Order: sequence, then C-alpha cells, then structure tokens
Amino acid sequence: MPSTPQRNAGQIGRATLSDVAREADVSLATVDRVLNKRPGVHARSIAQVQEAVNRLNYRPDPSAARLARPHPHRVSFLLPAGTNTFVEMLREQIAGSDGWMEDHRVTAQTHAVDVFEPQRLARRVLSLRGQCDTAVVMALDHPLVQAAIDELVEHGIGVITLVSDVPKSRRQHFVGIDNVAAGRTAGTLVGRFSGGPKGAKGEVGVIVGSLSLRDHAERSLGFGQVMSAEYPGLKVLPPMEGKDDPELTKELSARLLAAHPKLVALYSVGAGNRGISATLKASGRAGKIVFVGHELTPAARADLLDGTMAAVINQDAGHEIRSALRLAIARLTREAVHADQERIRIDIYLKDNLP
Amino acid sequence: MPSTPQRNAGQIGRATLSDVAREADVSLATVDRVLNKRPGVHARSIAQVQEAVNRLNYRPDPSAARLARPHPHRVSFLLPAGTNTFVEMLREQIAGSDGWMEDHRVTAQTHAVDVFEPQRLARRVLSLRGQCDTAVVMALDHPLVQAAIDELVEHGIGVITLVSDVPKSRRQHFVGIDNVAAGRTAGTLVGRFSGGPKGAKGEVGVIVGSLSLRDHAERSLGFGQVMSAEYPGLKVLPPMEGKDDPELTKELSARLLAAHPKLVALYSVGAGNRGISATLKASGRAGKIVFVGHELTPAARADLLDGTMAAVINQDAGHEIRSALRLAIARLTREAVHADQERIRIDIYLKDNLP
DNA sequence: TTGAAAGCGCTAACAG
DNA sequence: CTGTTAGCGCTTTCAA
Repeated sequence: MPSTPQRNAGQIGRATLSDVAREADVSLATVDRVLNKRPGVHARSIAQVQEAVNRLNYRPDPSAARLARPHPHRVSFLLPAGTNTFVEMLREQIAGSDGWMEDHRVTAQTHAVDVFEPQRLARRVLSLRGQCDTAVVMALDHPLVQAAIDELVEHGIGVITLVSDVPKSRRQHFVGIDNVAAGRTAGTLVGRFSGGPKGAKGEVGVIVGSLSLRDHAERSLGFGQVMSAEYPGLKVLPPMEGKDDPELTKELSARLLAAHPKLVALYSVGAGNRGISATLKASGRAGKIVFVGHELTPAARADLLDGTMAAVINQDAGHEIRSALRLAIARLTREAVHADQERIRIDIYLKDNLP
Repeated sequence: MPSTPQRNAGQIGRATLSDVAREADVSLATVDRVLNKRPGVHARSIAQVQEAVNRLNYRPDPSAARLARPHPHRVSFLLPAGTNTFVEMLREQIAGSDGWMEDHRVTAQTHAVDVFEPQRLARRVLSLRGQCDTAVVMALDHPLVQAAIDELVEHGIGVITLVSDVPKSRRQHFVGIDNVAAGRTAGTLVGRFSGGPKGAKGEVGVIVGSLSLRDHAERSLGFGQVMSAEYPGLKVLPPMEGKDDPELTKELSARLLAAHPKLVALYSVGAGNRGISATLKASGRAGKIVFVGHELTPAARADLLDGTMAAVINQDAGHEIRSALRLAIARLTREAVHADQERIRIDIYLKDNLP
C-alpha cells in the first residue's frame, strides 16, 4: 500500500483527472491531451495514461468539462425548405430547446435546403465545413449526398442523419424510426381495422409523397409485406405519388374514390394528409374508410378526434431533436449515451391516447 | 451608459452570479442565500437581489452548481415488493441509470414495500424523513398514505408519485399515464379489432388485478366508457379480480372461456397476463380472441409476436425512471423542466412496432 | 446580517 | 513533447 496520504485513488467518490495524472505520473495537461486525442504526446505517456484511466475506471465529469470549455459546441441543422408541417414541428422543437442548449454550452443554427435537389443539398452539406462541430441533416439518400457527408466526417465534423437516413454514409448516428416497421405497423392497423385476417375484403389505396424518397419507399414495402401475407382479402392498389402536397393528394384521393367503389382503406405514407381528409369529408365517406397516416400534426389530431383518421403513426419530433442534440454533444464530451433513451419509437395514436 | 469596463451586464453570454451580486450591490454569498432561500438575510438585500435577478434575467448554471455541491442529492424509491415483472423493469431501469446519476451527483436507494397494506406503506413513507431529499413512491391511493406523503412534504422532502398517483396529496409531481385514457385506448383497440362499430358482436371479458387499485379502476372505467358508447354490439362482462397473479388469472380466464362461448375479446387491466395467455393457448383460441393487455414485459412481447396478444398498452419504464430523476433534481436546482419531455406516453405496441 | 476565499473537476493558454 | 496556471460559475465554510 502506498503510504502517501493523497486523496482518492479509487476509494470514495469517483476518480478525477488529477488522480489519473498522479497515477500515470504525468501532468494534468498531458492527460487532457491524451483523452482528447490531441497530437504531440509521446507514445509512452499515452500508454501510461490509458493504463491509469482503465485502472481507476476514470470517466470525465461532464459538468466540469462543460463549465471549463470557453467555446460552445456549434451544431447546424439542415432541414427541408418549404411548408411541411412536420418539418415545422422539428423547427419549433429546436427553437424550444434553447434553454437546454444554453445550459449545455451548445449553439444551434438551422438552414433550409431544397432536399429534392441532390446537387444543391450536397453543396449545402459541404458548405458546413468549418462552420460547426456537428451537422444534423435530414437528407435525401443519394450518392452525391453520401459523398458530401463522408467528406464532412473526414474533416472531423460529426454528422447525424435525422428522420431520413443515408445508411451507406459514415454518419455517426441515425435519429429516426425504422420505416419498414412503420409500414408494417400501418398494415396491421389497416388490416385489423378493416375486418381482420378473415373478414377484411376490398381494395386499399396507398398515397406516397415520392417513391424515390427512401422512407416512403420503405414504408410502402413494409405495408405491402403485411397486407399480402396476412390480409389476402385486401387488395393493395398501386401507390400514387402525391408529392406531399395537399392539393395534389386531394385530387388523387378523389380520383381514387371515384375509380374504386370497393375501397375500404387508405394509407397515406407521406405528408399532405389534409388533402385526403378533405376528400373523405366531401365524399361523406370519412370514418367509413379506414384512413391511416403518419405524423401527429394539429390537422391529424383533429382528424383523429372527429373520426376521419383511424390511426396516426408518429415519430416524436421533440424526442428526435433532443436525441440528436444529446448525441451531438456526447461525441465531443465522450459522455455515455443510453441507447434505450435514444431509440425513437414508432408511436401509434388513436383518438384516445393523444398527448 | 455606465463607463465601468466590467464584463457582462446582459451583453455577451448569460448573466452569472457575480453579475447579479454586482448589480444588487451585495456579495456572492448573499445572492446565494437569497436564491436558495436560506435564512438570515435583510429584507432590503432580498429585494435588491430579486430585482437584479429579474433585470439580468439570471438563470443559474446547472453544471456549475452541480460541480460545486459537495454532497449528492439523495433520492429514495419506494416500490412494491414481490415479483411483478413491470416493477422488476422499473428496478432495472433504476440500476441502469447509475452512470447518469453519478454524473448528476445523485444517489438512489430502492426500498421494497408491501403496497397493499396502507398502514405499513404509510409508516414506510414516513420513515424516509431525514433519509433523503426526494422520495419517489409507487403507492396505493389511501388516506393514510396521503397523510404520510403530506407530512414528508412538510418536512421539506420532495415527493413524486410513480405509476399510481395519490392526487389529493401534496406530491410535487405524478410520473405516469392517464389511466382512464389508457382504458379508453384499450376500448378502441378491442372494439375495432373485434369488427368495428358496426360489425362487433359478442361478449368481452375484463380481468383486473384489484378494483381497489386506483389505476385498475380507472382503466376499467375508460374501457367501459368507450365500449358502451361506441360498440353497442359488444357486451362487457363484469370484471373479475385476478390479484395480478398468473395462477389466479389462468383459472379465471379458463372459467370465463367455459362460461361464455360467445367471448370475442379479453381485456387484461393489470398484471398476470401470462396466466391468461396460457389459458388461451391451451384452449386453442389464442389469436381468435382479441386479447389486449398492459405493460410490455418479455412475456407480452412473445405473446404479441406469436399472435396470442393483439396489442399491448405500455408505459415506458425507462422514461418514467429518468423523468422521476430529472424532476427530483430539478426541484433542488431550479432547473427548467420541459413538460413535453416529462409527459409519459400511452404507448401502443403491435407485433410490428416492437422496440 | 454579511463578505472573502477556497475549492469542485476540467480546459486551454502559455511557458518551457 | 510536457508542465504550470488561471479560470469556468457556483456552493460553502469561516470570519467579521
């Protein structure tokens, strides 16, 4: 037993930086350099420090780290331009997190981009170089975009994809739901609400935003899987592309109703639910046709309450923003992330369990 | 404009304690005394400080506060003794939060109590006096318990009710779901899965743990509301008390099936779903009878996947524990709580959206 | 009733 | 390549 009456050495409380420094027989600064992977440290010192860290089971104190850091972490959000209500909700959640961000020494900037233009989107992603420490991107999955993300990562910027993933990129995390599973969930809801495995008979319409959007394609896929495997009596019609535009979805759904009198259900994969809702109400079939869609917007809420929509599948915008933010700073501070807490759920809302 | 070249005064960055001290023309210590409502401060000083706080829009920095505090906050959890799987999940979540707690200077202790004994429970609650800063209690709603909670609060201990509320008490918060709404949700699920407002016909069984448990009673109530109002073809049978015990629920459900050949659905309000599941499987009616229950335990998960259960209504144990912990420390540190984040959702799980 | 001062554990100049 | 040092914003003795 060393007889030096130093405080701490794995006894009471947790090990601190100075404990590590003492054990590794180097200075505070050197430990800091090793921990933060800064260059210019002798290999021997690195090894000593790492050994001490392991031995003492050292974990940095995030509060102290935050307090000492003179500059805030800068995170940039890249969100689709336009009037999509869900994106609007994401924006609000970012704005609403300012208090939290201040407390955590984080500053955020939000940029609007035309997500449907891979070229421009990629350029925008690239332009973030040097502008921030972490980029949170809701992006189209396209090779150009993937390359841009990879380059950003190359430059030491953390990248988190939001809502829509770019799986082959070197992004640090994806914050969003499993869209195939979400589609399957919609399938089960539509199937059971239309009469169940036995009873269900008729045609089912599907309106997507665009099949070239990865998430929409995945949802359609999952939906189709369940329908064909479990509800043979239900015939899924070929998906129509509504461009997430209420005007267009309104028109399409009207055409759908006219052409298919045996329509028993309608699955809206993307946005523009307001248009469908309008058609349904105008036709007097609201509440008769099982209408399931995504994202709990104020309009969807109202449709749920008056029975126009049977169910809404949601991803919690607030949770997604907070999660992205936590993951962003966790990379910089090496804080532990609790996977459980960061998993975005596929929420199902009926008229009865609205928040 | 004052010409003193002091740093800060509402300009760059946020106001600090010293800013407040300077503006109020008192010392740091005095500001701290006022902010933490410690006694022995002249009324004039109090006023000055408060004025400065408002003027500068001061909010304490939680990281700094945490760092400076020599003693951790002590929170005690009071959970039901016994083998209930959901309670087990709560326990695991508490254990799994230890890293987070360490980072936030919080220590937790968990006590097991016989919740069904108001006397003993109340005594146990009282015994927490002086033992902790915050008590998180999953309690029976009983006058004795309420009184005990109120006394604890009187003694300056924060009380948070978990899962099951004691609404008339002076508890600081309730962390849990709206059980009437949860019951309504179950109602809609059962109704729609059994054929919808028109088609549904037959009898529906209800098994509760005990009707003297507030949450069970509330769920039954909500369930009944929806069924009678929206599914007139479905006849809800009088609830049976299964004491949350798999053996008993197994027996009860078997009796139920035997006595009611026209049973189309079964709503399990409390625990003991394993027993019901066993009966259903043994009778060959698993998957035919719409079986809806609460809490996503491993067993429920399996039942969902093999079709024995149609849906599970869940409250996220991890979210509840984290929320309780955040609320506990927020009281001590005056940190802002984001109501949105603390709202516990009524999750609906189908086989397709399992986490 | 009030104030001065010593940290909490970490980061980042600035010197060697 | 390494160490010293001055804080970050707050809490808490200890004196006055």
